[in-house]
Amino acid sequence: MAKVNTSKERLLESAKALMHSRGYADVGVQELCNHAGIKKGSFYHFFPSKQALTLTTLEEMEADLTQKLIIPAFAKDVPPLERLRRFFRLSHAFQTETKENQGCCVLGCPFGNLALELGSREPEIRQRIEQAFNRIIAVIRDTIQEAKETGDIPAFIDPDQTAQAVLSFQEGILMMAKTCNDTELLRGQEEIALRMCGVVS
Amino acid sequence: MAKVNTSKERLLESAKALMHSRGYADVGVQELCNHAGIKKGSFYHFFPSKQALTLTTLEEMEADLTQKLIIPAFAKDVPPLERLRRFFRLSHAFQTETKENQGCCVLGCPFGNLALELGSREPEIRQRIEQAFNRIIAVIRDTIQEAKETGDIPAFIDPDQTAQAVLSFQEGILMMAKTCNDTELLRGQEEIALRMCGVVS
DNA sequence: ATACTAGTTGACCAGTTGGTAAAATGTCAA
DNA sequence: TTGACATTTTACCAACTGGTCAACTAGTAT
Repeated sequence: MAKVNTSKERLLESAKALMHSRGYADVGVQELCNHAGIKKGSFYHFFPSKQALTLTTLEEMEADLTQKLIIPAFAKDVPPLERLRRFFRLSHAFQTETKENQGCCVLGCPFGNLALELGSREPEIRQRIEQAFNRIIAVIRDTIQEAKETGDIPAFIDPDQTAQAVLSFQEGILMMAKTCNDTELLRGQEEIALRMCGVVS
Repeated sequence: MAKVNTSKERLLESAKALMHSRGYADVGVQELCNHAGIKKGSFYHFFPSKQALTLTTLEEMEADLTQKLIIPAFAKDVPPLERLRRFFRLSHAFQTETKENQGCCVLGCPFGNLALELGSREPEIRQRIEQAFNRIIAVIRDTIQEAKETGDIPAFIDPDQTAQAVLSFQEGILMMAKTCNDTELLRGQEEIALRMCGVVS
């Protein structure tokens, strides 16, 4: 016990990286095992199926996202509108960083990618991603609500519908950046997102 | 010649339907052939590979989209803002219709789905989808430009950037609808899209 | 020492994958 | 009728898929 880097941990790390960059179907159990340096028998000691591994991987991905993006972006050290801006700017930064580090394509959002690949055929995975989205939407909704109270966002804005729209827009531009393989499309989109919230720049 | 329903046509129809609902990897060549009522040998008589079939399928999909959505939505019989509204309302209608007809999940945008599934591993397919997106963006841009001239959209709006954003938003809400398996999320989003364009409703 | 357990291993499985090759059949013009 | 060409069919391939299983190893508590 108390090993620094257990097989299970390495397996989850491999799954996060490989599935983010290449999706679900294109990454086989064997490849996952090779990447993690374990044998296939061990895989099925830790997870009953590839789908189960994916569900756990999604939890890890959500924890990472919360730590690296949600908490920093929505920290209350700046006014609400600035938090929304940071949400978009940080996403842009991560996409650019990932593209350059991995030396490959724009990878986009791991949740969005898997949602569209598996949404119509893996209901459990679909639900987990829906859950992750809903948690982000809740944070955005609270931020919009706060901005309404400070008068930064006009009263007629519906926080729930708008929060949903803001995340949709974020996912949409990430899809566009991936499709065009160009992170520059992400630059400056925060001002348009604020316009969705009724902010007349 | 002049057969009413050639093998190649049936194959493309099958590919459109199956790949839209289940994606690329989950639909095999054999299943495609069964669905179209042909044998696998015939498949490779018409297309050198599954990837080639997909490229042609994307062209068909774009033609369909243009006929069923772009041309009706952006017809010049109504003012520009109303055209943008129709673009969103028609998309909503198609998603609802498809879900009920097929009796299954929300399918989302065929281009968006394939873009995220294959974007990082099939450059040619990625490019074709990028092309399709760009053609739609061009139509939206022209519409925004026209609305600026009629004064419906304020002068400070950048037509190129905003058109890109509007399509991204459309793709984003389609992703969201698919993830939540609920077409109701698509309702009323046209007003938020107009807010992106600087329209103060 | 013993027994229990978590972890690891390699051999194996049936089914499927995209793709090939050649023979058979159908179609049409000269 | 013939020859040329498009189409269809059947049989086949190596590679790979997710998953199983029994045997083995090592640490740990009794």
